[in-house]
Amino acid sequence: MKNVTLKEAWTGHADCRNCAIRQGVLFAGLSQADFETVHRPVDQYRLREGDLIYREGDGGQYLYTIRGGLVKLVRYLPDGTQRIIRLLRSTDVTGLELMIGQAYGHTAVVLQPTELCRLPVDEIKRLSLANARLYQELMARWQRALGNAEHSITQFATGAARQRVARMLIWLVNENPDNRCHLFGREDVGALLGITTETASRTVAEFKRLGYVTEDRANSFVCDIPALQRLLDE
Amino acid sequence: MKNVTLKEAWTGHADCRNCAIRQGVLFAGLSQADFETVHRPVDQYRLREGDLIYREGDGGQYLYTIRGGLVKLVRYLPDGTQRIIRLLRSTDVTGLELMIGQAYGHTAVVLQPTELCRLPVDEIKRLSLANARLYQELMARWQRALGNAEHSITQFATGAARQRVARMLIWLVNENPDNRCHLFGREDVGALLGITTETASRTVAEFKRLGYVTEDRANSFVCDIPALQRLLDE
DNA sequence: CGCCCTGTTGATACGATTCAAATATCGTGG
DNA sequence: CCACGATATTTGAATCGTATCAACAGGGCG
Repeated sequence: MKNVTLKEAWTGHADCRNCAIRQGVLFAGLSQADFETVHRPVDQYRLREGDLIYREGDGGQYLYTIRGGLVKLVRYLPDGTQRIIRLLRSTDVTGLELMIGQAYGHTAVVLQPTELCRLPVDEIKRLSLANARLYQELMARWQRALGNAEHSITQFATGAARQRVARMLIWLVNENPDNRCHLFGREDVGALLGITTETASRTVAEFKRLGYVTEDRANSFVCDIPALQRLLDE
Repeated sequence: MKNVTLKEAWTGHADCRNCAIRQGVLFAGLSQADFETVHRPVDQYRLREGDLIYREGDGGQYLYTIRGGLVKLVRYLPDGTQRIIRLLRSTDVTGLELMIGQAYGHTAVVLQPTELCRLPVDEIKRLSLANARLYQELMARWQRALGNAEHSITQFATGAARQRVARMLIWLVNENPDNRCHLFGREDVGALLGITTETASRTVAEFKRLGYVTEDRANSFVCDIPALQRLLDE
């Protein structure tokens, strides 16, 4: 988190007991009694596009659980360009590597307005040793992170550029009943899909011309999912 | 594991207390006393190239820890072609998804002669709840699997074909002092790197002509690591 | 011995990158 | 509020790399 914005981004101590998405988050398994033993607060933040959550190599003390929005985990290549390893969205947890004493393995940057909770890793460690349900939740998060990474391999790093863009749009729409999604900058599209910014731009533009997507506001798209799906069977 | 070969592949009940790679394996944290409570045996197997360990979607009861050799985790695409998600080698654990009640997420196939131990998942579950060290080891394995998946993204699915092949060879040599590695079939090379079989073949052949690698036996290569490394800075 | 499977090589077409330029968008200060 | 510069996006043209389709060589095995 940018230190300068930390204060403005802060939206309060989280009331985990009454968390609206509690059944989806890490603390799903914590009883009222367990909460009493949490000594350091869980803080909530609201972040804007471009905000930095943490930096690769930093030895932090916090895990983050995404309440809503979109975050990219990136790694920077020797030549300065970035590669997006995977994306995080609602109920994803990141920073798990701290649990085994490692530094953050990526740089985490906000792609779309995001709300998240910041969890002190030492409390999680302590609680997870005694609480079987939290332990289960942690393993499930790890497995989900793994699934997401594998999704990046099979869906975002495989096939022609057109197919990758189509898979990305389908993923972004994510069962949204109105088939709407918000897209991010073309450079990030390229870094996610392993293609150049120009190819990302060209492909999105082509989809617009073909009517596969309609842009109602800037970077707000309504997608013709069946049409995009058709691209994937070819 | 192919049922037909299960018997021949079996090489005995593992003596975990005296395991040669115990400090590297999952059971590193188990005390003598803990071992006494393991009711189902840990079996050891020696498998040949092409042997099937488990199949995606199967609801198995065993984790596997690789003692030596090389295993591919693959997922089959709608059109029948395969994509290699990641490779497993010594001390890697696979099948962790069983810990949270999921079926195997991939098909696991032996690429090079492999020795592995088969661990009953319910025993691991039970032990890990009481044994903090095993719990730590499990998290570390999960994190390593995640790191391997991310390695597949950044190293094997990024850049030109020549660079991908170079990164693969460097990975296969893996600090081997004599710079030797065994390669697998070109189709698998393609499936790992997201390129066609022909491009895989062409690129390896090109490396041979350029002297970046020398093939002393069939698919046994000695690699000029600095030369390959140089390809990556371009 | 001949067949099948794998690996290699060739020719061509297609797609993505690259380099370059024009256009659009955003934020800032006047 | 507008003008300006900085930044992001789009488009164009040429080049390069990879996929594709096809043919052939070699090795292992029945």
